Amino acid sequence: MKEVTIYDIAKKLNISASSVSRAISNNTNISAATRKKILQAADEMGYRVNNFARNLRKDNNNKLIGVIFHKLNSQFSINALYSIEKVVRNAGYDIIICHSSESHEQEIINAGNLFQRRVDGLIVGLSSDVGNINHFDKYIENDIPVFLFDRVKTDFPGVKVVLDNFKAAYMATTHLIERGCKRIVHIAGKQTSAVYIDRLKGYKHALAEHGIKYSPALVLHRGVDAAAAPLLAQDILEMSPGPDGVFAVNDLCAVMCMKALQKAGVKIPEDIAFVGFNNDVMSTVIEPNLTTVNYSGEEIGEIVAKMIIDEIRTKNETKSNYTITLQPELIIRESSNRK
Amino acid sequence: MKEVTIYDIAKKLNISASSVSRAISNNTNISAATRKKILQAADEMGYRVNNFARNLRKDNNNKLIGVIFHKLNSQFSINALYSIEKVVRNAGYDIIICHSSESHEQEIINAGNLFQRRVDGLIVGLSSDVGNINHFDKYIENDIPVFLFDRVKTDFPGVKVVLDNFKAAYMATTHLIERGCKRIVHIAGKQTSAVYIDRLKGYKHALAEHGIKYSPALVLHRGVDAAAAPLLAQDILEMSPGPDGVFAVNDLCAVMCMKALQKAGVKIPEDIAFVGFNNDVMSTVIEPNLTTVNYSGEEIGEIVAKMIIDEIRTKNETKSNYTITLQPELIIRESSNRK
DNA sequence: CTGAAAGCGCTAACAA
DNA sequence: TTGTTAGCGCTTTCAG
Repeated sequence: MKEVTIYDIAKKLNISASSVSRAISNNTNISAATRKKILQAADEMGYRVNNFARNLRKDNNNKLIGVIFHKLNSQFSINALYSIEKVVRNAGYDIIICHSSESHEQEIINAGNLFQRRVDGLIVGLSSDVGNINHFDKYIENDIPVFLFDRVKTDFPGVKVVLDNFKAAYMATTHLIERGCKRIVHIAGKQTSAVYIDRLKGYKHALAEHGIKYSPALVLHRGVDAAAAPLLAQDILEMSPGPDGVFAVNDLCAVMCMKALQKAGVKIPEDIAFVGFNNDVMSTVIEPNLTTVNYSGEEIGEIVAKMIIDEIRTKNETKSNYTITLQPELIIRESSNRK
Repeated sequence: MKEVTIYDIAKKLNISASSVSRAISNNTNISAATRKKILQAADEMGYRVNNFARNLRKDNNNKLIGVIFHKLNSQFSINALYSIEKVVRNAGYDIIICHSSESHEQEIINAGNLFQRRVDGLIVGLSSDVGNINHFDKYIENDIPVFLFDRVKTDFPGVKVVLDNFKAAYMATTHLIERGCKRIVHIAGKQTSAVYIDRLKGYKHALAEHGIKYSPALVLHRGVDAAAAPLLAQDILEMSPGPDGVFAVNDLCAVMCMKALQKAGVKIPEDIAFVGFNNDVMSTVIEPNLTTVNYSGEEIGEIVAKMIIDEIRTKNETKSNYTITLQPELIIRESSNRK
């Protein structure tokens, strides 16, 4: 089917294409009468603006935000995406999303791809926050803002939005200590990610501050997904003396691990108290309900989206370079209710 | 910063722009030597193709799939989106997603927006499957495939991918009957959606086929989210005689309702057996584990994405118009283990 | 308030 | 194999 152009409309109405253009793009230099006539004809003829032509003429008007995230199938990511979509759409932008599957290679491909697409801005949750990130250099050279969130690289020269993971882990561990725990297991994440590194640091710091000696044997590196849970539970059961508290880096593995331990006869929180991370829905499904750090994705998604829209709109000469640090909040539930 | 164009490269290398174009777009009519020279210069000069110009010249090459979905923050939608993204990206397309928030108005706006974006295809989970859907007419007129999934309108002239909801509900209800349930509550969804209408029908059909009289009082219309759970539990507790089975249209409300009932002293499955829908992760977190219909989103997302990519690639003259119906599968767990 | 004309960056027919 | 040329649909000066 042949597309209708402004020339078709112009010809039909016996006016110039420029007038049609003015009417279509809400330009002021046109009388209300002709505008109305044009708009009506455009509608009747099934006209749609050709954004390719429009963008070819005047650039930087793509109204498109790219999102690259390391994970797509988790409660956290969907909440973040949900917020980002909402904010960005309200501002009149669309989002185009890419999944990097925790792969640095894929992230580089995605970054190149979205650059070709000429996104006006890029929101990224890094696949890994060690390793170089010069695949964003071309964005910076072209004054396209790149904002990192959740997983960031601290030396990245741009805006970063993060949770204070150190403090969150510190609070979680301190909470367990205050509830009388002395031998606290930490279910750790991959130490290639600052997020997990900071959580381990916060855990250690809380121990040190309360005069508890740090023991590497209590830090478990089996992974943090559902599949790792039975192994983690096994590790915990085999410890002697057994631990009296567990701080896990996410709710999913905390919950699955709790279930495995309960099946083996462990009482929670009496024998072992648990604290998770994220405030996933399932933390309120498990019995006892899981004490956790509130970090569900919605807030951070909303903030990073708002900030980047603001950056795009104000187009200031000087590149923004700052970090927004969200304060963690511990949600205390039954799983740590002892003493 | 000024963009580098093929003319800049041509000038620098003292060749014509068409040669540069040929090299960039992998055209065969060019010698290996010049191609190499051009590609190298392009790289050095920081050239990136201008897709606006390219698409203006030769249309239908946007390599973009639009996705409109009524809900974004649920396990099902994450999984569907995850699969769609994976398939579509493998095929070399990007996806641009829009959330219609269960609003028909928003869906119309999104459809118009993505049409402007000139997506090559549109995947839609309808906000509501009653009401008209002529906001897709312009796609059809322009030969842009629109594929519906999950929530579809049966008279839509195009490809539809659905679960056999009638059969799924029939299986779930029959299972409860076979486990000895006689007074089975159905937690129903909004009857503006064929998905929920069919599930209610399947429920009724199973009752009828097993000689159980249908009672409208056993069908609850309080909503199907976590907030509705306490009300649903209250309704169930106030029934006299009380029910011995519950079939809910999703796992979330089933699980939350189970918890409310357990808190009130109801034993599951001894007093009341439960069957949910979706096979959400939380169905394996709740105790007892929830029997449910496996409909997690991954499979349906993968199918609809594969089909639309295939349709786009083959560009057949005749518009495809068929329905793919997924066979439901009941996952039997402890929550219905009685008799 | 309206029209004429140039040009955004690219591709593809045609010519050499 | 390479170059010349026209034009995709639009916006935007500049004239009137």
